[in-house]
Amino acid sequence: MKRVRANPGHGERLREEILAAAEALLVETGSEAALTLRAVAGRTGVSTPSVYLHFADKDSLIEAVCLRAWNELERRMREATRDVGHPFMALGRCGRVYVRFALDHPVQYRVLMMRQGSGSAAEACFGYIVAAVSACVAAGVLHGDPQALALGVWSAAHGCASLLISQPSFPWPEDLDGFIDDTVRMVGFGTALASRLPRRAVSTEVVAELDALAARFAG
Amino acid sequence: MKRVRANPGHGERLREEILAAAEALLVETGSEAALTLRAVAGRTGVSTPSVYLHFADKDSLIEAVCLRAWNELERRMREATRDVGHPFMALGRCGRVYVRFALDHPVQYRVLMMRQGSGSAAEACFGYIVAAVSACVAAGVLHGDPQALALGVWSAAHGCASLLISQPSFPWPEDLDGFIDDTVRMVGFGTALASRLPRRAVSTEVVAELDALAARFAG
DNA sequence: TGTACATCAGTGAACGCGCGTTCACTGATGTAC
DNA sequence: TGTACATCAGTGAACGCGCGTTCACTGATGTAC
Repeated sequence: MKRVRANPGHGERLREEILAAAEALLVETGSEAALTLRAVAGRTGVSTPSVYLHFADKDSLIEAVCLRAWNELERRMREATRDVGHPFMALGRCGRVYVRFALDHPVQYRVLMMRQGSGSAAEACFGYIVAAVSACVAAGVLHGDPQALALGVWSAAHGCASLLISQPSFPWPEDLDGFIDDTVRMVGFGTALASRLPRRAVSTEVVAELDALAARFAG
Repeated sequence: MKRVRANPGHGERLREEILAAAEALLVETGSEAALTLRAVAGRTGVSTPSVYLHFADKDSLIEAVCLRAWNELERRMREATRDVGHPFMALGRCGRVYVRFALDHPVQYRVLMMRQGSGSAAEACFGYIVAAVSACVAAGVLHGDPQALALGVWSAAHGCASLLISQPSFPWPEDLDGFIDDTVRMVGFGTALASRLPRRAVSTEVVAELDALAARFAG
């Protein structure tokens, strides 16, 4: 198959086409195993070695493809936290956006977050959470080291996302957004409460106090 | 390389040797990519086709190898929940044991839990959590559908484990067990509190009540 | 304005690799008569 | 007790595959003189 050759200076166009084709392959098959250089080149309508004109090797291509989605995460995060009055609400929105983003880009999330030492993508995710947690600490709604608190929050959000992605056959609630909501609230409340208590506080005694507190929100 | 042939009726011995060799390869390299039939056979001191005498194909071998570790999870879970007075304490122990188990068997956990539809291993994990959560619901310390609650708890525990496994280069606290402890407490408190509150309870109002509660555990 | 040359964006064929898997075979042990 | 045969636990060589990657080449466009 012959392709109309781009004029000198416009070779970058092919780079975008390759990325788009690779992304489409990833999304359609749902598996990174389908991402072979031959398949990508074939879909782009170009010979296989042409991929090397724009990407050093296969790994570079895969990384570039998956990182594409992260632009959207950044955009969604900014949008979710803008114009939210209370930082604790903003943190909750961050959590929801995070899990939703992962579910909307399952393959990319899997490749960049569920394999060994991915690097920049994970750092970006963590950065957003740390920022949201820091604002809560600054506002006095959470107490302690923001980075440590963020690791806990991030763990829970990541767990929700990655379990949903890798175990789709589980008895997840029909109302997925409701479940995500519940999980986010659970993590928020838990972090808020745990960050106020000394480690030696006995769990059962703490729980015993919760009924009285909850009564004020009942009815 | 020639191997002393087992006497008829003792062919099962090779099966165990193959499993042990495959497990060792997995643990030493930390990667399932190293698990080729040639490598396993070579390490066992046997020809490659001999593996087919005991395993239908490569996938069966990998699954069998990784499932081996799950016996230990069951043992640890039973041990952790035995002789624990309060079911809420038992749930906390389950969480700690779960994450510890994952960290002690990172490759097996990755293979069986962080890939597409694994099946029995995930079901076993979930089963333990559901049992522990159910006991808490029965004791009145948690409220709601045990299965739904368990999904949230499991998400958080899995997230903690899988992030630690796949992002080892992150700024995890030096005191890993302390961090796991904190996360487990956070999830426990969060679930206990969230399960008592109606969904429409405003987060910020709830958090505002926590300071008074925490004051009773301070000093 | 014509011509020689450099550059750029690709192509086509092939290499070498390691893998999972298959197949016909071997040779010691156990068993039937 | 001897012998023919079945069975069991393996072996060795090879097949075929698809992959990532390399290499020498092409041919249109732009540029220098």
